Parts: sequence; structure tokens; C-alpha cells
Amino acid sequence: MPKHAGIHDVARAAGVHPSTVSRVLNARTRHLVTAAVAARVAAAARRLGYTPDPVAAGLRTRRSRAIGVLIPDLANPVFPPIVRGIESVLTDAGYTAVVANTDNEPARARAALERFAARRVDGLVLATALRRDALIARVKALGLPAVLVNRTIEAGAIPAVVNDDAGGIALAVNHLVALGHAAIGHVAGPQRLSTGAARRAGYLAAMKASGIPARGAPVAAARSYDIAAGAQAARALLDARPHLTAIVAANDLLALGCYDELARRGLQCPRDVSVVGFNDMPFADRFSPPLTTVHIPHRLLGVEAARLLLEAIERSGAPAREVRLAPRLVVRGSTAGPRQKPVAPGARLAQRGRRSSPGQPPPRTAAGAPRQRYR
Amino acid sequence: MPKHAGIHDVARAAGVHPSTVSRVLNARTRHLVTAAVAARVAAAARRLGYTPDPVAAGLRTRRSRAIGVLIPDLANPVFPPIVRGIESVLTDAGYTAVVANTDNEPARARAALERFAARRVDGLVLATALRRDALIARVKALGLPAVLVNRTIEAGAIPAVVNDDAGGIALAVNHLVALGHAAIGHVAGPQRLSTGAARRAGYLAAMKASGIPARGAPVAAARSYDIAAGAQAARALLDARPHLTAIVAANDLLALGCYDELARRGLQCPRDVSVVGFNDMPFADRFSPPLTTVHIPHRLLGVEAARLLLEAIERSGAPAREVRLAPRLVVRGSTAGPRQKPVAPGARLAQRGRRSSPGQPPPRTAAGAPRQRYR
DNA sequence: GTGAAAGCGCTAACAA
DNA sequence: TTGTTAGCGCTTTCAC
Repeated sequence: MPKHAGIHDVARAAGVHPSTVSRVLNARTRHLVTAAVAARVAAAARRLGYTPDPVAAGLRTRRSRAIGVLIPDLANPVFPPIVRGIESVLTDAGYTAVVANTDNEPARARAALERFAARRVDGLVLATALRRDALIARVKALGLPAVLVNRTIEAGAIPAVVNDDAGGIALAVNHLVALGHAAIGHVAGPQRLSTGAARRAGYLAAMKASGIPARGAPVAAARSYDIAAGAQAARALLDARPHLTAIVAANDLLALGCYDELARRGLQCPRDVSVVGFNDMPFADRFSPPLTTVHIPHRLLGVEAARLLLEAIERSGAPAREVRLAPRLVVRGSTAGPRQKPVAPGARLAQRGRRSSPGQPPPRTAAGAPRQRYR
Repeated sequence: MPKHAGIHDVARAAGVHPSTVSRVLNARTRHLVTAAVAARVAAAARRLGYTPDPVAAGLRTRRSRAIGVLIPDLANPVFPPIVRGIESVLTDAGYTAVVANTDNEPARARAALERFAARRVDGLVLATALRRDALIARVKALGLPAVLVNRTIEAGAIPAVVNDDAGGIALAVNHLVALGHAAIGHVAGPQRLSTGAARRAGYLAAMKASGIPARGAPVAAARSYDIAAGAQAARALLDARPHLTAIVAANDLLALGCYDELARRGLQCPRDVSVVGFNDMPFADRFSPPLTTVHIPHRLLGVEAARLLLEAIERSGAPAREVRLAPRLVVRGSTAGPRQKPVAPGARLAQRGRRSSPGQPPPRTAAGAPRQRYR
């Protein structure tokens, strides 16, 4: 059984009343106490190994100093750095971050939210937001300060830290256009998520800005942000438009799905089709080929979200700011100029081992690709 | 301001005494109450949206129903699945998992432990254990039930869920020997960690069992489990033994470091040197070449750890069991038979683009490698 | 089977 | 400046 010294023990040892001990230990009230007494109390506390119980304190003050963090999928490598950013800021501010996984299921998110509410968390960081999210209404009903991170909601009177998704996709599209591509398709993310919708819109806008007509900008949306869904969407996209020379994927996992579908068709990346991802997840530089992608400042996203939340907790009247972080393009080995002649639709596995035709720019292979390390 | 209905509100609404409400809501005491009254109370509770406050309850019962989880590095992809396994078991059992990152720094681990203790967690899951870990003494002094996961301590009277590290490494060594390798080196992990030490010992034992003399089993230990340290160790290893045809790395990140060092020397994997990793981290099948590695059941590791902890909490007299999970080898593209003639020590970048000599078994390339998906 | 009362460890108001 | 008192929301004796 854990045995903790209580405030009474310290008070007895220091020969003062418990409330004095409390005053000494609380930064806001320490100045109300004689230096001599404060020293005596501090000494007794140290001697007894006394740790104030923040839970009991919270019961009285109605502040738990705990923050609930909702993550859609910890196994998606984008989120751990975000979590660490959140955690580091909150810990430094004296809060405890309690993170829960939702597996992208609204029901789990709801359940986790209720557990957080029951534990009387002081605020929430939500990385799970849908564009139209019933959870938000519940959060507001509970009166809990909350900040969204990475994903945001449609009509947002709630602070959020997001990427410039449209701007990031424009970077990708422009990179491909500069390489000489015109037949560029988009494997979009789930349209119920702000990232999926914003990146899709950004793709369409960037294509238009490049003078490519709307019908030359095909899109297939994936049902979720994972490899299998990416492969499925790429398949639909390439079935409809076999002559595409480049694909902009809405995130890196979808890009990996594109890799798979290209391989299945006997097409090589980037020789036959260039692929760009989004997020620059850890190890994206290790893929085969190393993935050209849009880098987002993962950790900073978490840091800013936590700061915004602390701000919202301090003065609850503050307006709901949205912080938008700038992404940047990281060029690796999955993009190259288009081939002179697009591959025939029937091209199959036989082609796999073939070397690039002479006269073409040499394909960038995994080994030869310019490699840029993450971090 | 969050507004929660309290037990008194429910009592008033149901026309009973608060203690009766408490009895109804507590599974252990519900049978002490009339069915009629119980129904009335339940209805009132639902109507008011009453959620019992586990924190206040904990103050009284001295059980917080919270478990602290210490993770060395969430950004290492091995840990998220472990965390999810832990979380799912604990959540189902009515506990809240509070996870903290230690960045592999004992001081942070200690600080996090003290925060956990202050919050009166009911138990701990530690993924951070050093072979000789001062933290453990503190945990025992606090009287907290604890379970180790993945890493364990030297002299262990504390329950743990670990991999059969030696057995896993034997799988790797035997695989290489079967391919015809004899000049096999080991890039070991940090020797202050049980995984680093056990895998090193396993390597030496397996080499010996294969009839390879001890001096033919060179080892270089990395300072930490990351890519840079792996590259550094591989460098030392190859400087000392330039004729190695295979390297067994103590984990996947170290294996990636080996990839880097081989590339730097103008050597190709697996043509010139085969590499085996350990852990089968997510996306290991995506590397270039896809990594042959020892798969460990990440999620199950977490699940078992959580179960063991719950067991330890229920009956604190239980003996400290150690659960050892069996790994399995996953063969991908980073291993192949050795070349007839080892590459000359001076071989350099010029060699990079060279095709494999005729008459050799064709190197397994990324595209052609047998690929086995994780999950 | 139900009500009454005390108290978990702490803080905040008020009194001295 | 320090002590006193009440009570945060709950559980658990103990009476009835």
C-alpha cells in the first residue's frame, strides 16, 4: 500500500496549522507567510517526502489540471510528434495530458470524451474533428475549453491549429507542373475531414491556376487515410484516366497505396507515374522510392495547440483564433519529369524490369534519389 | 463553466438519500437496494445526465482507477501499438491510462513517476526499464504495483512481458547461415537495456551453435536505438571486419543505420551485405530494400502487460510472473545469399550502379522481393 | 433496506 | 500574519 504523508503530517511536524502549509505550497499565497515559517514548512515537507495531492486539491478548486487529448490513430506516425508537442507544453505548465485513441470511430471518441468529462478535465485537444462533428456540440454543452489540431470543423467558432492544406497541395501541383506534367490526378482524402476537403479544393484551384481545365483534373477520394484505401482510390483514378503521369495524394499513407496500385499495374514510380504525398511522416525518406511530399511541422502543431488551449483556459473570453502553419515541399525520389509517351494502358508486369528508354532523363532510383532527412 | 449534476441532485430528484444513490451506482452494493428504488434512482440519474465523479470517489476509496504508462519514445513506431494494447485492456477494465514520454532520459522518467505518484495512480506500466534501474527502487518504495513491458531489469522480482530476444536473434542468425553466410556481425543495442544485452548474448550463442568460433562473431554496440547510432556502430563493425557478408542488427532503426553506412561505402544491400533487423516496425516492408526482420507481437505485448498489471492490482500477493512472447522471422528483401567473393575493402561509390555479376543468384530488389505485410 | 454522519486531502473564506 | 471552519463529491461505517 502506498503511504503518503498528508498536509496534516507536515503541519504537525512544522508546528503550524495545515492552512499555513497550504499557503506556503501555493505560489499565489506564499507571500502571505513569514519567510521563517515558510522555510520551516518547506523543510518539514521535504523531510517527510510530502507530495501535495493534486486530485484532492482539484476537488476543492474544481480544476483538475488534466487535459484530455483525443487522437484518431496513434499508429499513424503523424500523430506521435503532435502528441509530444502537446505533452511538453502542458507538462511545463503543470498540466497532465491524458491521451486517448479513438480508432477514427466517433463512438469511441464520444466515449472517451465522456470519460474525460467525468474526470473533470480542464480542457481538450481534439485531433479527431470531422468537418461536421457532433462531438463539438457535446463539448460546448459541457462548457469545456477545447482546441482543434490538424483537422478543423466547417463552421468554426473554436480555436484550431491547422496546416495550410491548400497552400501545401499547391506546392505539390506546381512542382509537378514545373517538371512538365499536365496529366495530374488527385487521390483525395476522406471528404468528411477538413484535410480531405481542403486538399481537394487546393488541388482543383492549383490546377486551374496552372491553366489546366477542370475536366483535366480528375479526383478519386479514399474512404480513409490508410494504404489500402489509397490503393483502391488510385485504382479508380487510373481506371478512369490511364494516361495520368502524376498523382498528388492527400497524405503519405494514400501515396503508399498509390505505390501499391502502380506496382500492381506494372508501372514504375517515378518513371511512369510520379507521386507526391502530404505530411512527410517519419521514414517517408526511407520508402522505395523515397517519397516526395509536403512537410508539415508536426511537433509545432502540437505545441501551438497546447498554447492556444492554455490561453483559452486562462481567459475564457478570448476570441477563437485559428493558427495556420505553413508547410513546405520536400523533393525526394518519387517525382520526375513525365515520359515522352505515356505507357499504354495494357502495360503489365513484363515491363517491370525494363530499363528506362535511352534519351529519357534517368529515373531517380531509391539509391540515387536526392535524399532529404526528416529532422 | 462546466455544470455537472451531483449525487445530491440525483438523490433529491429520486426522493432518496444520497447514500442510496451511491449504493445503486456501485455494482458491489446494488443488491442491497430494492429494485423499485434502484429503478427510480437510475431514471433520475439518466434524466439529469449524472456522471459519477471518479476523482472524488478516488479520494474516498484511495483508488484512482488511473494507471501511469511510461514510454521511452513515442516516436519510435514500436511503441504506439504497445500503447494501444495497454490502453484497450485498461479502458475495458474501467481504468484510464495516462501515458508520458521520457525521451529515454532517466530524469524525465523520474519526474513523470513522481507526477504519477502525486496523482495516486493505482499502478504502472513501464516500457523504459534499464537493466539496472534506480526507478524500480523508487516504485517499490512507493508501494505501487508495476509491470515492465518489452524491456526488463536484471534481477527481476517484478512482473514483465518481454520478447524472447535470444530466440528471435537465433532465428535471424540461422536464416543467414542457411543462406550460406558465415561472416556475420552484430550491431548490438545499448547494453544498459535488457533487449540490447539479451540480443547480443543470443547472437553469440547462435553463432556458437552454428559452429562459428567466437572470434568470428564480431559485435559493435550502438549507444542508443536510433538510425545515427546504428550507422556509427556499423561503421566501427565494418572498419574492423571489412569482409562481413551479413549484419544482424538489434533493432530496425539500427538496421536502417546499417543501410546508411553500407550506402556510404558504396556497398549494396543485400547483394554485398545482408541485413536483418528486429521488431518489424510498421513500414519496415516499405524500406529500400524491404527489411528482413524479427517480428514481435507489439500490440499483444501491451495487452499482456495490462492484464498482468490488473492481476497484480487485484491480488497483490501474486508472484511476479514473467511472460515471454515468441517472435517470428519475416523474410523480405534485405537478405540474400553471400556473393562468391567478398567485396574488396576499398570498394567505393563507383560501384553503386553496377549490375550483379552473371552467374550469381539475382539480387532481390525492392520491387522483386517477397513482401510480407505487417498485419 | 434505508438514512445519518463522518471523512478522504485539500483550499478558501473568514476571524483573530 | 496565522488559525479556524466549512465543504468540494463521493463512500462507508453505523443506526434504525
